[in-house]
Amino acid sequence: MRYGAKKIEQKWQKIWESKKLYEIDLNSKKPKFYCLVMFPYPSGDKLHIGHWYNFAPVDSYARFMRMQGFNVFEPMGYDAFGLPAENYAIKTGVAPKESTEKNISYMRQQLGRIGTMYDWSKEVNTSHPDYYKWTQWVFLELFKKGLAYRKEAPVNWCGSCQTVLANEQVKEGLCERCDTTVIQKDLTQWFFKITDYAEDLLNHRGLEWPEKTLAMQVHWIGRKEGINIDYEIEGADKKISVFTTRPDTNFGATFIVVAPDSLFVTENLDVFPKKKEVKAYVDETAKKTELERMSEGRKKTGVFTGWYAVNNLNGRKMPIYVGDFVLATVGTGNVVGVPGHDLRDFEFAKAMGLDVIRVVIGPDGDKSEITRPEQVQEEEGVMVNSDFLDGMNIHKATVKIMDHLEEKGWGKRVVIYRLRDWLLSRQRYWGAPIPIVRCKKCGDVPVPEKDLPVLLPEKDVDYKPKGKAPLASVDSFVKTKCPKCGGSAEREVDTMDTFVDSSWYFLRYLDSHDEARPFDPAINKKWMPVDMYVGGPEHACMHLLYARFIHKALMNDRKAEPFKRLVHQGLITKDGAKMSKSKGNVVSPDEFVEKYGSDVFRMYMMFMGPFTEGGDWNDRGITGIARFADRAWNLVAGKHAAKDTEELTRRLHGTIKKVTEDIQAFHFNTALAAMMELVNLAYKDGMSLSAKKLFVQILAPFAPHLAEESWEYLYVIASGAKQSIPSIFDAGWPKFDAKYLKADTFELVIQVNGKVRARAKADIGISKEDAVKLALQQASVQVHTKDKKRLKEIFVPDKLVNIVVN
RNA sequence: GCCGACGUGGCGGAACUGGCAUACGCUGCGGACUUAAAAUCCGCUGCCCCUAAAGGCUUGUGGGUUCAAAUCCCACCGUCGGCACCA
Repeated sequence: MRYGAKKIEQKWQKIWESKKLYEIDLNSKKPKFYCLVMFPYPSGDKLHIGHWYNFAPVDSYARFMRMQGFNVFEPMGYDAFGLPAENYAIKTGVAPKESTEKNISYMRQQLGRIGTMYDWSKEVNTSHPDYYKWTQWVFLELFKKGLAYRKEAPVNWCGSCQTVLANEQVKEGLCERCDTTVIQKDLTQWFFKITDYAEDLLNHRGLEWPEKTLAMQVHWIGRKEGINIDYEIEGADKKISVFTTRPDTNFGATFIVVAPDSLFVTENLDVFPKKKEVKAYVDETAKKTELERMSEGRKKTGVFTGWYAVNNLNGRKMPIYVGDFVLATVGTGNVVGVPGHDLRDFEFAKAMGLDVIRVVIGPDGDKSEITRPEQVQEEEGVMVNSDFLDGMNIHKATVKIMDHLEEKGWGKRVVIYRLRDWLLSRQRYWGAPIPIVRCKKCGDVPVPEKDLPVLLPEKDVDYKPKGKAPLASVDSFVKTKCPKCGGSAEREVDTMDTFVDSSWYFLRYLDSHDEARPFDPAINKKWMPVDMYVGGPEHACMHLLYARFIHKALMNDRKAEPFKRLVHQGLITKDGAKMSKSKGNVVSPDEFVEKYGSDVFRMYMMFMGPFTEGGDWNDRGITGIARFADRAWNLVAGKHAAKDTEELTRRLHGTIKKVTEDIQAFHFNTALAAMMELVNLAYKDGMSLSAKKLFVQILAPFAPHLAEESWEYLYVIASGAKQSIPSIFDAGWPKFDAKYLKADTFELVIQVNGKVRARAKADIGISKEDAVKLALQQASVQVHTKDKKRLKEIFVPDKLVNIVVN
C-alpha cells in the first residue's frame, strides 16, 4: 500500500488555512515561544535545498513546542532589498520591484508546500514602503542618539558593484558578492557607531549560542588593553603617539614606524626633513591594492622621515620611518619598534640596518638575537637591560612601567578594538533611501517622522551604476525643501545597506502592521527575546552582530539581547561542493516533493545526518524514508492488536522518551531512527489503538500531514463518528511512563581481559558473585581462563562483568 | 602563522558520563510473491582465515593511561570553517 501523499498534503494544508490554525494570538496567556529562521532573499532561483534544510526541521521543532503546550509564533518574510534584483534590472530592464514581487509570490507558494506553521498574517517584505518606512525610522532613532554620523574616510570600494562595502563584506581583499578586488577610496559616507557598543557586544552572558560563534564575535570585536606612549620629536616641537600592548619591552625600543596613510604622515608630509623620499613612498603604496600588498608577503619596506623621537626612559634617539606593514586603522597608526621581541619589528630592523636589543630572557634562558623568532608573542620571561624593571617577570613589569609612564605624563592606558564603525551607505538603487535632506544653510537635516517614508522613485530611474547612486539622476527625487528652513535642498541619494533592514525585522513580525508604529512596545516586551533562532553560520560577524547592536540601541538597553538561543544549520553540498548555478550542481527540491511529498522530503532532510553538520546530497537515500512513511501508514491503518506485548509497550515508551529528548537537542536523525525501529518491531503483528495514537503523536512534528490524516483515521475508527476533531497539534505531547521502561532481565556482557567472550540473560539486580558465577559457566569463558590465574573481577551492575586473568 | 571544529563499513551515519563498535537507512546478495518485471514482504551484508564452528583484526597514524578507549592524555597526518603584517 502506498499512502497518497499529494492528496492528503493538499487536504490538510487547506484545512489548516481555513481554520487559521497557525494564526497566533500574541496576547494569549499561554507561555510564549518565539521560533525564528533567518528570512530568505527572494531570488529568481526560488527555494533551494538549503532553504528546506533550514526551514523544515525548524518547523518540526516549532510543532513539537506547540504540542508541548507553548503558544508558538513562527513567522516568515522576505529580505527583499539587495543587489541581485538590481543587477537583473540592469540586464533586462525589469524593475526590481516587479521581479522581486514575482519571486515572492512564487516562493510563498513553495513555502506553502512545505506545510509549515508560519503565521502568514504577520508576513514582512523589507522592500515594501510599509516596512522600509520603519527602517528609515530606525535610522532616525540612531541619528537622534548620535549613533549615525557622516564623515569622509577611506572606505572599501567595489568597482564592479560600483558601491562601497562594510568591512564585514570584504573577504580576503575581495568583494564578498562578486569577487572583485576591493580598493580603498576616500569618500564621505554614513556610519553607525557600533564601536560605541563594543563592550556590550563582548558581553554575551546568558546567550545560548554555539561557542564558536561567540568566539568569532569576540575575535571580530578584538578588544586589546595597552597604552598610548607619547614621544617628543627632536627639533620639531611635536609629539608622536604610539599604541603598544607590550610597554614592558620599551627599554628595547630602537625605532618608530608610521603607516603611509596615517594621520601623522598626512599632517607632516610637507615638513619631514626627507619629505621627497616620504612622498614617493606614500604615492607608491597608495597605488597598490590590498591584494598586491598581501601578495608581497612579509617583505618589509620603508623610508626614513629624517626625524627622531626621544625615548624618555633612556634618552635613546629613535629614527621615525614610514612603512607599509603598519596599518593606519590599528591603534594610533604608529608603532614603536622593539626588534628583540617582535618578529615584524625584527624583520624591519634587519631590512633597514637598525639596532636590536634583548630586554627579556625567556624561561628557557635563550639569549639569541631575538626571542624565539618563530613566535611573535612571548608569555613568560624576566626583564634585563631595563633599569628599574630588571629581574621582574614581564607581567609585573608591564603594570610597573604603565604606572610609571602615566605618573610622568608620558603615556595613558587605553583599550582599543578591532571592530570599526558600520559603513551603511550604498550607492545603489534597490534599498531604503537614507532619510536625510542636505541643506546649504542647515547642513544634514533628518526627514521628520511624519514625512516618512521617503519613497523610492519608480520612474525615470537609470539603474546602471556610474559611481554615483542611481537616485542622483532622478531630479524629482533629489530636489526638495529643507524641513528646517524651507529653502531649496537636496535629498541624500545613497540607500542603506540591506543589513539594516534585517537587523530589526524580528520586532516587526510582532506587530499588527496596520498601526502607525514600527512595533508594539507591550507585545514586544512580552515576546522578546526570540527563543530559538536558526540560520547559517556565515552571519556570525555580520547580521548577528548588527542585529544585537541595533536592538540594544532601539531598546535603550545595552544589556538587551534579541536572540536567546541560536543554532546554525549545516551546509548541504553536492558531490562535496557548495551548490551554485555557475557550477551547475544545484539540486531542486521541487521534483522530489512532487514525487514523494513534503512529509517524506522533510523527513529525509532530517534523517541525512546531524542538523548542525549538513551533508552531501544524494538522491538514493530518500527511498528509505519513503518506505518508512508507507510502513508507518500501513501500521496505523492496519489491524489493531487487542493487546500489546510487554516488549512493544516498553519500546513504545522508550521511543517517546528518546524522541522527546532528541528533538530538544536538535538530533532529528536519531529520533527518526528510533521511530523506524518501533515500526519495524510492530509491523508484523500490529499495535493497539491506544499505542497507535501515541506513535502518531510523536511522528506528528516530523510528518505533519501524514500524522493529521492518521489522527483523523484513528479517531473515526475509535469513536465511529466522523465529526470535527481537534488538530493533532492541539492534542498535547505524550508523556512516557517510567514504569513501562523497566525490564526484568537484561543481557549481561561477559568479558575476559576486556574482550567480549559471551553474553547471557540475567535478572536485573543480579549480584556480583552471581554474575561472576554465570560468567564462569560459559564455555568460551572457560577456554580463555583455563590454566590462568584469576586476578580480579570488574562488575558494572546490570551491564557487564569482566574477568581479569594473566 | 593563530583560533575553532572534525576524521568510524562500499555510502549517509549511530554509540549516554570510559563499559556489547558499526544502531537506523542506502547500496549489494539470497529467498517469497509474480507468466514476467516493478512494488512489497522475509533474511544476510565491517575486514581476514574458513565448508562451518572457533579464532584473529578494525573507529586517520604512532605512542600513553586503564580491568576496559571511537570516547581521556601526548605527538603527528589530513579535511573544513574563521581570522591574518592587529603593534
